[in-house]
Amino acid sequence: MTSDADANTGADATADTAADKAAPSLRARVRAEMTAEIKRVALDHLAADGSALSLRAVARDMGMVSSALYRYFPSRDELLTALIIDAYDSLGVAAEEADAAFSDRGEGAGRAGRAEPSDRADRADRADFAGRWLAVGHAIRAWAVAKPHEYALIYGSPIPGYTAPQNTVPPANRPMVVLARIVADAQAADGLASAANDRPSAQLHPELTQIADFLNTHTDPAGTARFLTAATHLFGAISFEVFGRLNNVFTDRVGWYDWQLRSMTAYLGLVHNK
Amino acid sequence: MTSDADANTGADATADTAADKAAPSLRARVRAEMTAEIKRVALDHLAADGSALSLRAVARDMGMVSSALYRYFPSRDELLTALIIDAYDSLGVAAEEADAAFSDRGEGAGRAGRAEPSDRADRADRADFAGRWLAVGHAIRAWAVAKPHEYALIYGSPIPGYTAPQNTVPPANRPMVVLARIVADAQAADGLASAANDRPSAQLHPELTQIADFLNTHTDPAGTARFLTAATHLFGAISFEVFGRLNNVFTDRVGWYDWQLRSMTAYLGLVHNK
DNA sequence: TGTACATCAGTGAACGCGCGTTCACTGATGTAC
DNA sequence: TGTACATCAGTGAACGCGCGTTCACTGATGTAC
Repeated sequence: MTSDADANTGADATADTAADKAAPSLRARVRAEMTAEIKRVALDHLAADGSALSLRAVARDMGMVSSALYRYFPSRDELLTALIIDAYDSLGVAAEEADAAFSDRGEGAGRAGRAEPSDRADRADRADFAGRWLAVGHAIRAWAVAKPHEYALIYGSPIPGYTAPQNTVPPANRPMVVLARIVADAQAADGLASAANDRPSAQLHPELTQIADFLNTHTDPAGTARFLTAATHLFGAISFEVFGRLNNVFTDRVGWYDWQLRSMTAYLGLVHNK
Repeated sequence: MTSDADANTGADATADTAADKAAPSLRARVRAEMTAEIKRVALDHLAADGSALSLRAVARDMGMVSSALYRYFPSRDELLTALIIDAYDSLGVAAEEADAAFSDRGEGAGRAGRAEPSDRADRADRADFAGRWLAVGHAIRAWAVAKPHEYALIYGSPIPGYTAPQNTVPPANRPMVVLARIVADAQAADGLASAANDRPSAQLHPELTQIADFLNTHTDPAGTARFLTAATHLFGAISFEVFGRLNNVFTDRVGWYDWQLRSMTAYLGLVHNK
């Protein structure tokens, strides 16, 4: 439907003829740069003017006429969607990198064949489940605090008159997948030792299992329920901070958030295991 | 500064002369009704058009000219503030009523002198701390689900170009005070039995104590920290649901929320005690 | 290597709509003597 | 009980600004033969 990807697709088809200039044509590269620039300027506007996104304002800032933007995005809502997807991806990467900083030894031959011993001796163990939850939690918060308007875009109140299309769903899951993985690994390793005695009702089981499948973990329903509760708290805590509910309440925001995360890892039954 | 309250104040002064028609003059009563009607129509618009509040749209719906609204609210932002305060108060009342359904026996001579035995035999005991948390939690959620746009107004992303004035703070605390009271009562009664062993750092103590004072409880820092964490989760869970993050995930929203609440009362160390 | 044609980015004007706020005004309601 | 004056609600026009989207157009870049 949209013609955005056509240039790239076409470029791929002619890639073998142009050896020097790599795959994409000049036009395609300029187009990609322009598209990125539009998104960048749009984000600047979100940050500056509050959260109303205006095509005309973006065009003005780029020294173009507003109608020119329609060469890149078929409508304002499509631009919004692009920003939302980028935000989810950016947050997802931050979360994934924080978790990836924990090395692989102790796990089975997981990733590719590159099983050579870690080059950084101080790399934390992947079996330090509580440490991983803390690291990922802090990474998510740091991202949100650094980009509060992008955070509001994806975790704030729905935008009037806009409904996110289905293709926002996979990126939206990335941060959740990272958190879910930690709990799943913990359960696989030691069964989530101090599991609470509150088991979800049988009625909730099918959907909890479905969620675990969807996030590509194999945590049991009770573990999934506790994981979702802890994740709900995590984003709730960040929303409280980013949306201003901690103003004049806590000065040491990181310290307070850190305490909450630690408290919730205890709730989850995650243990340190170095 | 604002002239809104003047009519009422003036009416009070002449209250003793008019016996039949009570205190407020006709004009004052009509004015109060109009003010209420404007707020009602404004809320309808929030619910219908998404969350952009427009004075002109409100005026249109009331069959008035837009400038007429300036007789009632000096600006759009003041109307917004009024809506926000009303929303907090409405939610506060819902929370307070849910907690008040638990009778007083077992407590010291708390409320006024009306200590006659409860007329409803099935009234739950105030010492059922877990039950109270559940009841208040469900009341808050029910309010939010019934009025999602009002919920978004007070717990959603900040409104671009608007900053809430200080007089929104006391109403904003009403729901928190109700929740805090439960934990404080529990701690006074049995010291929060299954308290976690994670104590907040000394650095957080002053602010935690300050919060407890502000909410008029005397919970210790560890109890306050756990209470705030549970409250953060509670509003996080409601936000997830109201902002659409549970779509295509859970069908039994009440059941899922209920499980989370129960799980968090265990985290809090609240016990049933009938 | 050069010409002819297709693709595409960006322009500028316009459509049709929205908004908050100010201002001088008309009439009705309330108040003081 | 009646008159004179003050208060207040609501009007209608206007100011000055914003917005998303469409459309016919000009030129430049790319492509095929």
